[in-house]
Amino acid sequence: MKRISIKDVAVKAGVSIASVSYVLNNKIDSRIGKDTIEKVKRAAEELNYRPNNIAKSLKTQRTNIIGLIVADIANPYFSQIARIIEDEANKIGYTLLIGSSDENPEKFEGLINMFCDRQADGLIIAPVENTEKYLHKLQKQKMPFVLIDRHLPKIEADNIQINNYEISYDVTQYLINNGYKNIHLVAYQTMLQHLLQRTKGFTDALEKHQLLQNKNAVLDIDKDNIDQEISSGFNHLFQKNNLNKPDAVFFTSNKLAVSGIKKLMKLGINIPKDLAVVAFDETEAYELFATPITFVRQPLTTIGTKAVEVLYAKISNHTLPIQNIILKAELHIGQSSEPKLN
Amino acid sequence: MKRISIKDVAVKAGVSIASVSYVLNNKIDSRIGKDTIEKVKRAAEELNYRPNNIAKSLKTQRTNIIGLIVADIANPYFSQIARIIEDEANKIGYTLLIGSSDENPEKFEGLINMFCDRQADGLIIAPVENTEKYLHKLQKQKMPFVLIDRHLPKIEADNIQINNYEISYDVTQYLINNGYKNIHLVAYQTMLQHLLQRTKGFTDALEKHQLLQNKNAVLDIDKDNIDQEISSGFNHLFQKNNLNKPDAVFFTSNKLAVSGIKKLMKLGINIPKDLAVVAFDETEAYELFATPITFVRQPLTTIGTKAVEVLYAKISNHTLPIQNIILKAELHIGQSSEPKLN
DNA sequence: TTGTACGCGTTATCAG
DNA sequence: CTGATAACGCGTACAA
Repeated sequence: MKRISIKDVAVKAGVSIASVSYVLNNKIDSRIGKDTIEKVKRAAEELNYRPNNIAKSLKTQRTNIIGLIVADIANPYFSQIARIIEDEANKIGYTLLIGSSDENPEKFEGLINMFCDRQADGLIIAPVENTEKYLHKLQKQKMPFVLIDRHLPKIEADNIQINNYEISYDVTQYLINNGYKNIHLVAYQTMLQHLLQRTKGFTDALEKHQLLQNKNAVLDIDKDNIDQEISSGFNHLFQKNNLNKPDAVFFTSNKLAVSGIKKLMKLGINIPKDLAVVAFDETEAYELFATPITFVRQPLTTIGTKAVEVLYAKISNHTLPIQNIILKAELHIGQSSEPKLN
Repeated sequence: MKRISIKDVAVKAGVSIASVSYVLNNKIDSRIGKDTIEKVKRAAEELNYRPNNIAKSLKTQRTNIIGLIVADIANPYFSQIARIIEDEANKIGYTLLIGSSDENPEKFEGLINMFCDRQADGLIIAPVENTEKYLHKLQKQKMPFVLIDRHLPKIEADNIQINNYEISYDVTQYLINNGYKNIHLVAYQTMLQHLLQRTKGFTDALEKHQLLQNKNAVLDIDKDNIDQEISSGFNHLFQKNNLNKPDAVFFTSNKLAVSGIKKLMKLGINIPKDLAVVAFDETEAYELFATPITFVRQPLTTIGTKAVEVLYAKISNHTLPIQNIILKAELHIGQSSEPKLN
């Protein structure tokens, strides 16, 4: 019941190990006779031979493994992307290894090391803050990788992103066009570029219309304390004696949106009558909310397929120039942001 | 810039390859001198040596890889479990490889083969219908595995499940106690045992109270057509001239529940005034619904930790007896199933 | 402590 | 032109 090795096949077929290897890898540039090919194929078939990937990897220095680092595979945004990447990777004969960083640089480093130790052929990475040095290390050891979702300004690498600034600007513009004048943003307290761009797009749009009355239009939330901070932030914003309550809120992520909408429900705020709501990213949670939520939809499928495509190209040819792909997100309009009455 | 091998360390330390191997694996049963140990450790440190897992695996026949097969990693139920298993596996030095079967036997077989080819040390599997032969094959080649979420009746193997029958019986009993008399079940059209048990628990509870008026109390939905079938089923159940409309619905999965609740919203049915609702499995979607949903919560963390624990034990000792662990799910009571008025 | 066979394919080189 | 031989990738663990 032990594994069948190439040697067993060679013996059974009555040929050399090398011939078996050539036949089974289709490296038969008219070098091997037809009868040999037949014998080898039959023997392999009968013995139900499966090549030992480990031995093959040891020799070829390729594992056909792609590593994926996300913040958290339990987050629907990442699990959906993971699923797409899994399928794409399988299509081209690769296996996907997934790791969750929890936005924690130490865990991130651990994952990088793990993938290097396992000798992944390439990595798809949603990078964490303050991890530039680990990415530089990857570059030094010529490990191909492509960044998704985000990028780090000091890193020159292939990456797939969306037009964070523009879509955020457009969303804000859209709310303004719909008559909203006191729009607030709920964002993460972070230095991650893609999130800062969402904030910038928002404030730039407000400024253009001279609607940036106070710098408190942006609520920065600690990612480790979402529920509490949103709760207290909203308590403050929507307290009775606040004469200048927001008339619209824009959440920059699905987690923020879910937490925020829950709080709004508790506060008994009617959407969109009392308050318009727009969210970033899709989640099935929006579908059960009484008012269909307007949200920014990222092209997840394209992100996943492009990531694999670019990575695969880089694996095949390390000298390829860096690609910086920016995909367009689209605004899916629901009723939570209908034109303001009065 | 090439990889540092054990040989490089040996040369730098001025000792043999064997010594390096012993030192770095802490197999120093007073066999190696202190100075040698020091020299080796310093050399390894300075060269930043990382052992080659592939070479190690080739020799030891162990990969420290655990494979996980789920129906779909994009489904929150599985992505949450995957996350827990990932963390548990990492704790004991294992890496997790994830594959999605889409409930498709061919894909399932492909994943099994892939994991075998990659020589995973063990597998955690949510098995698909009609895949008994592949599992038997695993047993024949002595690949350790543990089944989760479901089990196949003809397979004798370690498995972790929940008390599907009892919890389903209890939920139904609970609805009856709350005054509901025309309770319907929305289930999958399937032969999967764990789902059949949910249905059986439901019908048994109804029968006990002589409430199983018609065999139409169970709506069997094709998993590939959820939205359409629920939609037409509900259209039929809730049509105006139906004099015997349901007063309660129990969904046996989160996907069914989300789809069903969306349809109920469209139909303008008030929950729980017109209809009580209970769902299986947790999802953040329930939280944005106007009425907090009563649902069955599975002990995901325990499922994940137990799965890894049992698998690890089996990997360490193949002769261990089979474990059949049944965990208790609990009913999380919201307002969607409040005692019936009148 | 160390030399070395071994795990199992791949591929350059050599022989027929 | 066809097929075999053997070095190699890199650790592990037994024999010496």
